[in-house]
Amino acid sequence: MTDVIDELHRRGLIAQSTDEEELRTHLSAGPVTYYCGFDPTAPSLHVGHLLQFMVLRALQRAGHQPVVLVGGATGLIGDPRPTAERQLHDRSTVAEWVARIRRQVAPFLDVPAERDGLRPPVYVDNLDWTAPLSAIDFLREIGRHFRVGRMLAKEAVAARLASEAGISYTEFSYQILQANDFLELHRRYGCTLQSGGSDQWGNLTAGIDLIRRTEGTGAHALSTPLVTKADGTKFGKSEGGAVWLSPELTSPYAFFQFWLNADDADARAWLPLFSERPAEDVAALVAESRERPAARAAQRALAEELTLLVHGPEELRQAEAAGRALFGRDDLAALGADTLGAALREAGSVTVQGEVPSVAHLLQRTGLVASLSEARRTVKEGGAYLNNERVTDAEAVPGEDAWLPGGWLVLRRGKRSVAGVERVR
RNA sequence: GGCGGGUUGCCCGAGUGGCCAAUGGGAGCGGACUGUAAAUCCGUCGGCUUAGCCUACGAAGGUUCGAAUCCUUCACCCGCCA
Repeated sequence: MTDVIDELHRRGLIAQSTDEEELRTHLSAGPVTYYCGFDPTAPSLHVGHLLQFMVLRALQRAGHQPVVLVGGATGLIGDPRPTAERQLHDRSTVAEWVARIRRQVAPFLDVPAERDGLRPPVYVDNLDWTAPLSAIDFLREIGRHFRVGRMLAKEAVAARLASEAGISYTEFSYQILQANDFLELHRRYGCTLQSGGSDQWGNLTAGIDLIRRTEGTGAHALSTPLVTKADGTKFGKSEGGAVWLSPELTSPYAFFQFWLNADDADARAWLPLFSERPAEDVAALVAESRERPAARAAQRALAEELTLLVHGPEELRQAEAAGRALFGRDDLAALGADTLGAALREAGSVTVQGEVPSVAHLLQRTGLVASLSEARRTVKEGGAYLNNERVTDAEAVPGEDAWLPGGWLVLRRGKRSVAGVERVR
């Protein structure tokens, strides 16, 4: 068995860790129970969270016991962001998000029980032990282990204190809750390792400190680096905003396209992080990308592997087929109605009934442009296409001969934004 | 509490009575080149029933034929003094 720490290093998944030799020894001494938490700050996790699953999965493959925490309690408080106070959400909203995220997380770690001796994850919600705490319990039992000086020194807090926004007592207390989670999991399951994003380091160490103070034993932490983009913009955003893991918020097609459209430099940098292929295969793909960038081998590998992991084999097949159909050199009319319809539904489509609207209206209806003015402008700029042919008149109404098999129109804006229009009677 | 400066489109930032839907830069979007990449160049960048109209320059009033620009009040921010 290769050392899991070696694998994590090779893949660039470790930004920081507690004493590495100790951690190595600890991990090789037998199955370790470890955890990572996800706060419900939205109805879905997004691509950024995938990195945490890479760490969770690597440790699970190495025979360790994963615990996945969904932060029903911490999600009600809000982890301090560097810039400003978080908007607090209703308890009912957070509860719903917890349920959604709990379901979303399942495929990443659920394994056929006995296969390869891998341990199925334990799922927990920190609301279970946090909600029953009274303010008195919280302050007497937990709060007394925290020194305000150390709390103030944490980067997340210090940054906010220095900012104009300041920090509320609510968010200031966040680290205590997360530290208590680690302690609780330590007591319940013997959990001795927590992983998280590098921005979580302060919270991870707060938990270790608390365990040492109350239990007199050590614990470990591992943080992942911030995923960056070569152009300096934020990882995980596409034209439409965040790239979500939920198929309702980001279609499998859009998810696949997100990876496929990555910069060459980014794709090569991200491949080791996100791919679970053997080291040699990853190296080969990176080399291939250098030699023949046009083939986009690295992008393709990422798109395939991650769409499969997040959405499953059937969605991957459809997302791939849709991309081939819409970006292929093939004549659109030659595609079968089924292929075309499936591709367009993946890409996003609208239906029309009765009188057919003008191209400008169709562009707007499909969401390819935000307004009619923008639609007209796009046509004027030569960036609008109907069935792969440039549109010159925004007010033109597609004629009878424009409708493809199955009653479809293919609208495109620029090179890569495609949407379908389906005629229904 | 006193005095002074500020608040402009997604962001930065010009504009001090008509030529202002508002200079310039960035981001975004489109085109060319290519590979559904990057860089570069060009174009575009409030909305609509688009030769026109509507809404906009912190908020509300006012002066004026006409206001982002002048006046009044209010809100917020930044300096200096107490």
